[in-house]
Amino acid sequence: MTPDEYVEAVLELVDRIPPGRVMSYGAVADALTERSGRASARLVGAIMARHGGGAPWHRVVNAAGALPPRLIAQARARWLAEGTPLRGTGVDMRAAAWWPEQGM
DNA sequence: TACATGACAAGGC
DNA sequence: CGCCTTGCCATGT
Repeated sequence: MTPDEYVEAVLELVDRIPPGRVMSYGAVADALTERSGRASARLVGAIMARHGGGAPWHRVVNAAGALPPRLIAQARARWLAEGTPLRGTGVDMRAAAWWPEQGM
């Protein structure tokens, strides 16, 4: 799998996350590992940083349900607009976490 | 080759 | 909640 295809696989998966739900970086990495063999949360983060612009990036959060300070304002607005379950400053992972098998 | 850097994660305190 | 240490893996010096 070439790097470009890998990037595409990440973005494709992110695109399938339903509104109001989220996946953690680690979950994206795990789901992709079953398909492409290699992944890591850091790698997914790096890809989102470079190529996340055209995808629903606010549906990918860290394990705590949060995002870095630079993105939190935009993300909160979109979470509210989609009715994403929130808790404190971030997403309620217990209620909002999504996995490809279940939500389709 | 070696080291530093990230939209990260898990475990200890 | 927080902070710190390890482990992780592609990218860039």
